[in-house]
Amino acid sequence: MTAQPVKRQKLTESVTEELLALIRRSQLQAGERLPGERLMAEQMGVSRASVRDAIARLEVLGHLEVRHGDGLYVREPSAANLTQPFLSILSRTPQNVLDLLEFRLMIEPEVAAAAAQRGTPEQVQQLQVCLEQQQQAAAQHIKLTNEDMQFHALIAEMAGNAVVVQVLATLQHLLFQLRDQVLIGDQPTRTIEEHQAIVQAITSRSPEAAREAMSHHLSTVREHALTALAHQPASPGGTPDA
Amino acid sequence: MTAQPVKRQKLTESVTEELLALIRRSQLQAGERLPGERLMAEQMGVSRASVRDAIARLEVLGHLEVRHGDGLYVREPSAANLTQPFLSILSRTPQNVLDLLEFRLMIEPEVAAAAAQRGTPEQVQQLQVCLEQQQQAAAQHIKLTNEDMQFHALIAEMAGNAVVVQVLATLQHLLFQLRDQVLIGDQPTRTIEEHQAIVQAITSRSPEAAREAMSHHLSTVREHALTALAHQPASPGGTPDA
DNA sequence: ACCCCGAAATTGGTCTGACCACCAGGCCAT
DNA sequence: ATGGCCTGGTGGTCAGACCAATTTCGGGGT
Repeated sequence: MTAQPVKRQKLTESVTEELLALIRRSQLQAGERLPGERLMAEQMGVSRASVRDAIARLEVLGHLEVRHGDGLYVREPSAANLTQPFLSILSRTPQNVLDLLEFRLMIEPEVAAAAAQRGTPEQVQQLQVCLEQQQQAAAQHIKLTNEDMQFHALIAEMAGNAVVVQVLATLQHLLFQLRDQVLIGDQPTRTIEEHQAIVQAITSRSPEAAREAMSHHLSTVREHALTALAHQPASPGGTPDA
Repeated sequence: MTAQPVKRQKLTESVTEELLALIRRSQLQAGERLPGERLMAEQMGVSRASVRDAIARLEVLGHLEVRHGDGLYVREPSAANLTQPFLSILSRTPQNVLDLLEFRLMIEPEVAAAAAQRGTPEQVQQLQVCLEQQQQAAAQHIKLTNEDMQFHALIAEMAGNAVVVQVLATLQHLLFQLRDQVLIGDQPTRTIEEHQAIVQAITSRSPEAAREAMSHHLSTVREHALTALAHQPASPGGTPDA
């Protein structure tokens, strides 16, 4: 016979759960302030150290924001909290950037197709506005990194799938952090042309065209990164082999 | 003039970085033990509380494992550390399970296609072994959850893309956690048939057939979940509306 | 009346030292 | 050889004090 191991509950865990429950129970929205550490410790009948431990963990998970001298504030965990852990996991692979781009090449065409089918008229208009902003930025020779991120995020939202939105947001942040290492240069004209094709396909509600346009776009991005990496194969933090 | 606000580094942060640096510097592999809290506190010239704070954060991030009464052990962060944060992010959406399945429906066919192209002969054989284990488990009327997870994880590995592996592993864990809420029943016979078709397509190195087989498989899974949810639309933890 | 500055209050951050809970390994009795 | 017990070392919790950052608010100058 096999006995079940008894689950041990550390005090810190209890406090963590109680803290989360407190947030939900109090209907606390993001940005609102929590009672101070000392008060909560007294109310829960535990020491301040235990409360601080729980707070630290919840801060890492993105549920809380701690402001020295001010107080504790509720936060909504977002994809930003996933990028650092994810980066740690992938850190031992020098291949990350290319894998990242290939992953996007796998998923985003499908996402674009879904967006063409499900996007609301308002979202389509937003997409067009975003495209115009890109054109303006390019005219002023401004790097359109932010606009580019917003563009893809918008399409993800149009697909109407929460998992798609969060996963792509995480990867987007990741790519943003890694962009310094690989110096993915801008190709403003080309990028905007391809974006334009995507917008057109989505506007005309053609899933196939959207899939094709997105696939083509990410292929060129990937090609561009490939040649860029070939010229500068430095891998800071990785294994520096000759 | 605009002065740069000095980047205030809390002691805890410094200790966290120092701790990570210590792990890397010492070439510590997963499973090895770190010096005790008191010793490290003394060596770094800080109090035990600060060290403990840093340890707690690194534990959340999956870099450390703390064993009460034993010591600190190094861990390699894995996808398992991402599932809880991800769950928090998606927790406010009762739609999660279906979105999750749809996401897999979007990405895994492409992954299967890549696996058919890149998988090594050894991996193909492992896949066949895994399939046999499923058949044996089904013959004994054992739930083949683990085998199913391993099956998809194997295919993800065959695609040779680290991002694919980690993202799918995270979602797999997530689905596993949510399965209690939705009671995704087994359809052992049907599942195995579809798995068999996938294996056959990959074995014959046909990306198109693999894509199609995987797409078909996940479609039926999704259909099954849809009908299951229709019969039991309870959403524990969500908004309990009548 | 308005603005600026500094003291006071509040809150998180760190330190100290003590004690409790737990685990591994050795020792002893069986 | 087995099982129980003791012990040293480890993490977990506690209490109280003090440091550091921020906000608040009142007093003084304009």
